[in-house]
Order: sequence, then C-alpha cells, then structure tokens
Amino acid sequence: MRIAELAHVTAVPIPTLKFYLREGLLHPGEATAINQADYNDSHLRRVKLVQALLHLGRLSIADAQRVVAAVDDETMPIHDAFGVAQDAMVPERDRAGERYSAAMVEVDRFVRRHRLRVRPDAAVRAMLADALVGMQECALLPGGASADSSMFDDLIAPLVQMAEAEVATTPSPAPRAQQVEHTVVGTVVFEVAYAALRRMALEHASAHRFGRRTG
Amino acid sequence: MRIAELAHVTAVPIPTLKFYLREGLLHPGEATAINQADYNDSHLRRVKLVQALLHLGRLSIADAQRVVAAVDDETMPIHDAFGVAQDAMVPERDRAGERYSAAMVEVDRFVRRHRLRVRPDAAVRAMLADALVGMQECALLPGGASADSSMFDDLIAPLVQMAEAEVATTPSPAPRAQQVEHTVVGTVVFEVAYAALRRMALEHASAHRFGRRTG
DNA sequence: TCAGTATGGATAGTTGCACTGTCTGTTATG
DNA sequence: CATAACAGACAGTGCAACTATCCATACTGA
Repeated sequence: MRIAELAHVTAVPIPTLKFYLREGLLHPGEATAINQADYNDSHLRRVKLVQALLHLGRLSIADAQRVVAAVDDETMPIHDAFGVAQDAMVPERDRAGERYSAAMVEVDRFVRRHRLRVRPDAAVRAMLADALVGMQECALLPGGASADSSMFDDLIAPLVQMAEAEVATTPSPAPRAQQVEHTVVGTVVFEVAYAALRRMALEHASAHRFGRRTG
Repeated sequence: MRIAELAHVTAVPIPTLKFYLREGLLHPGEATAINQADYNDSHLRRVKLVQALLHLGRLSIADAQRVVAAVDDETMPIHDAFGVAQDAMVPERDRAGERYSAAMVEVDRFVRRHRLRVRPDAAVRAMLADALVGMQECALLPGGASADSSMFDDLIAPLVQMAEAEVATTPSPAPRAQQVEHTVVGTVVFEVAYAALRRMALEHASAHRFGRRTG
C-alpha cells in the first residue's frame, strides 16, 4: 500500500500522515527504494488507533506518543504497557495544596478498602482526587462535607465486573502488540460510550425531576 | 471584594479573570466608580464553575460560554438549561458517512428500547454514535460485528438509578441559577470521578488477566 | 495632602499545539 | 519520456487560551 492509499482508506490527509511519521506516532513503512515505502495492515491499524486516541480520547500528541511507545516496546509486559497507556491518558495539571493531599489520602483509603490492584503511583489516583477536589470546590457535597470516597462503594463492584468482561474480550492467541492495542483502544472508546450513557441517564432523570412532559 | 481578592481566593490570575469578563464567562462586578467594581459570592461560584468546566470538563471557551449563558438565562426552565449545557459538552467533529448514519440508527433504537427521555436532537446521541463507530473502526467487536447497542442493555438501569440519586441532591428550595449550576457542574465532575473509577477497575482487571502478582 | 499602588477597560502580544504547505531530488507509471 | 506520486526536510498557518501593556482614574497609608 502506498501512502496515498493509506490516506484514502483512513480519511487522513497525506501531510498529516507524514506528520505522524515524523512524530513517531506511525512507524515507517517498509522502504522499497530511496523514496518509496510500503504500508500494510499494521499501519492502517496504527492510524486508527492514533485517531481514536487523539480525537475520541482527546489525548495530546505527546501523550499519544507515550502510548504508542508502550504498545511498540516488545520487551514490556502487556499489563505494564497498559499502565503506561493509562497514565498517559490522565491530563496533567497543578496538584499542589492541602486539598489535593487530603483527597489523595481519601483515594488511597478507597483503593485499599476495595483491595484494588492499582499501582501506588498510578495517575488515575490523581484523576479521582481531581474530581473529589472539584466536588468540594463547587459545593456539590451536601452540607459542605469533605470528599468522602464511600459514596462510590456500591459502584466499584459492578465496574470491576464490567471491566473483567471487557478485558476478557482481548483476542487471546494473538501477537502482543495487538493485545495491547485492543486493551488501550478499548479503554478510550468504551469510556466515551459509558460517559454518553451516563449523560443520557442524567437527561432522563432531569426530565423526571425538572421537566414537564416529554414522552 | 475587589478583583485582587477574587484572584487570590480562586487562585486565578487577574489577567485571566479580566479575560473571563471580556468573554462573558464571568458577569461584571457591581460598579462603584468609573474604575472600581465589587465582586461577591456569585462571582466566586462562577469562577469555580468556569474552572471546573474548562479544566476538569475540558470544555472550550466557546462551549463554556454557551453553558453559562444557559445558566444565566432566567427565562429558561431548568431542564432546558441542562439540555443546552449537555449539548455544549459534546465535542464537535465531522459526522459524515454511512457509518455514522448506521450508528445513529442504532442509538435511536437503544433510546427507544429503554424509553429514555433524551431529546431527539440531543448531542449526546452523536457522542454515543462516535463511540460505536470507534468500536467498529478499531475492531473492538469480536468477529468484526457491526455496532450493537444491546451490549449496553444491562448497564442503563443502574446508570439511571445513579442519575436519579445525583439529580435528587440538587438543593431544592434554592434560586434557579444555583440549581442549574449544581446540575451542570455535577455532570462534569462526577463524569471525571466515574471515569477514574472505571479505569481503576480496568487496571485491576488487567492485573488479574495479564499481571503476575501485585498484591 | 500626596506618593504609591490598584483598578477597569481597551488593545496588543505571546505561547503552544496540531497540523499544512512547499521544496528537492527521485522513482513509478502509462 | 512526460506526468504524477513519493520520501524527507523544513517552514508556515490558524486557532485557542491566555498574558502583558497602557491609560486615566481611584483608593490607601504616612
């Protein structure tokens, strides 16, 4: 496959593909001459992955780079690569101040209480802490209570069950790279789906509570 | 409260507050002289809301503008304002092609099947369609099946239940603006929390499936 | 009272990101 | 053999989200 065909089937402009090549988001095609290269299915899948990370998952180029580097590092075990990808997907921000420390303590308590196998330095811990701080700052908690992770206690069991099911769909006799790709892209795509479902549920509940009649 | 104090307590620089004022994200303070204005609690809450929308919810300035406009429009019923805010929170993108049409049909089927009170033109429908298209494009569905919304059938009931509980926390004898603010900011902040919990569940499940030992 | 700092409003400038375009020499293609 | 496509290097673009400067005025403390 030449670059024009890759651009056609992925609907990504050639200059953008070249940009991805420069940035290491797309591995080089197999060179057949000084100015010719051949692209195959692995490139097609990679472009789809990158597009999903960038546009569905809204990662920055730099974060997507870290993800694909983890996908490509054959020496890295699948679970470790997944951890790197997870960390890259948490946006960076200032996490100074006492509020964050308190929220992180609460997060740690939550993880320990449910015996979750989440790395001590996993970025997702900071992400949950961000949300807890946001709840406090925006007075979402009745009576100005401090963030309390016990409000999520009933939620984590079904989430773990769903996650087990999702992880179980990973193609099992398959090259490592494809397993990692599947897990990573599943994380971002299903996250969008779940968020959309939750928003639908919220609109439904809001119609119930605040609406007049809408079917 | 003068602008310096507002900047201090919100930890937002004065130039940024001025920028928010120019963009209509923050309503003007009460003028006490040609070059003096007084800011109060409503400004403080607004800055917190805007920060949550921009940085936690990752909305663009333009989208945040639409949200605060809906919050401020006293003639707009709460549920309608919530709808505007919901729509503003779905990123825009190209949604051309047969795949999107098919996915939208599937989404409509899902909404009808569960009798969800979601507006026919709600942007969240397109958001779910995005995810369904992503699943197909990245071959997340076993056997290359086309996107099937029935995989979410068991999920929607608990989500609706949680949403009802969340909506029920809205302060009930309270000014309309505060009710809308609460609902809107709850949407973005809890979304981050749920996403974080889901990612924790995924890491846990991945450790189970791919990890060796990690406690 | 009066030097020094803060303020509102207007305007201009900066930074960073994600592309997008152009150029050169080379190679496939009809 | 004319034309189009290619790889690779590098420069340029457009936008979003701030950030800085300026000016005339007003508060603030000695």
